[in-house]
Amino acid sequence: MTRTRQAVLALLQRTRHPISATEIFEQLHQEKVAIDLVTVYRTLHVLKDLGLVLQLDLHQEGLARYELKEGREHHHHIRCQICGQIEDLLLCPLKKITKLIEQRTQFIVDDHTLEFTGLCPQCQ
Amino acid sequence: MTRTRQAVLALLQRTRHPISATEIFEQLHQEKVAIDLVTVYRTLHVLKDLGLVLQLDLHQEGLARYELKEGREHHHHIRCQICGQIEDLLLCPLKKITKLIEQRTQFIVDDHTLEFTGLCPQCQ
DNA sequence: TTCTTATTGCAAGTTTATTGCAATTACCAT
DNA sequence: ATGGTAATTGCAATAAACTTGCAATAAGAA
Ligand SMILES: [Mn+2]
Ligand SMILES: [Mn+2]
Ligand SMILES: [Zn+2]
Ligand SMILES: [Zn+2]
Repeated sequence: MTRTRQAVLALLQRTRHPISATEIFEQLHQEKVAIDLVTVYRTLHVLKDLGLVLQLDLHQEGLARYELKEGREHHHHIRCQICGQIEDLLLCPLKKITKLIEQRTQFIVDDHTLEFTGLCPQCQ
Repeated sequence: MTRTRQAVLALLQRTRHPISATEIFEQLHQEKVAIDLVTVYRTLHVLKDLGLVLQLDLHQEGLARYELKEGREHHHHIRCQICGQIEDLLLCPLKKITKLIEQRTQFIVDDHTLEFTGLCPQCQ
């Protein structure tokens, strides 16, 4: 754990919303932390492998976002189509349906992704 | 509707699985249809705007796939993590949960994406 | 046919992310 | 502390998917 990696981890800790590599890079530079964008990518990769960070690939965004895992349970997200705000949905309605899908398709289901989009209260 | 566009549409009609722009390009070239990759992208854009084609952005694929809309209802997909096979799931378990999410978050929910991944019968 | 507009191909550009490699840094044993 | 070794970093180049500018071509209407 170098100070560079700790800076990225600390930023993720104080950031409430899922953040992209470029946003981490820009934020750290504003805070006078010299770090290359490549290093941000590599650090995120490491943190992901360590199980400290989750990577989110939200629909239609074309970039990856990251959030601290930190004991958080499996959950999903909702994103405002106007302002881009992303909020946690601390629920998963898919446990029962997964079994139905396994029966119907004969697949073994490993994982799923679920995401809602809409208008947040401020943008309505 | 030029013959180029009809060739893309016809390929989508005879293809059973969601297909990417590059795959369309390569398949048409094998069939001796001269078409630029840029034209494939622009054609898919047009067909999407006409409501004839659906764009899918499956998780972790990093590319868009397209399928004929053709009266098909709203549905979701399951993809095999080994062979990449994609199968339709002709169901949507999210109608009720959407109302719950609107109540909890005060968002107006416009849309959702849902995708399952796992192992298909052949790859198990 | 002729005129006008839409479509196409080629080249170049964007964006997000990855890779090669040499320079630097951190860490461990002495 | 010091030196050696391996991990980490920055820079430059590369990759992959997709988009844009623009001139050439093709389609469709009069
Ligand atoms: Mn979250
Ligand atoms: Mn489908
Ligand atoms: Zn879930
Ligand atoms: Zn649905």
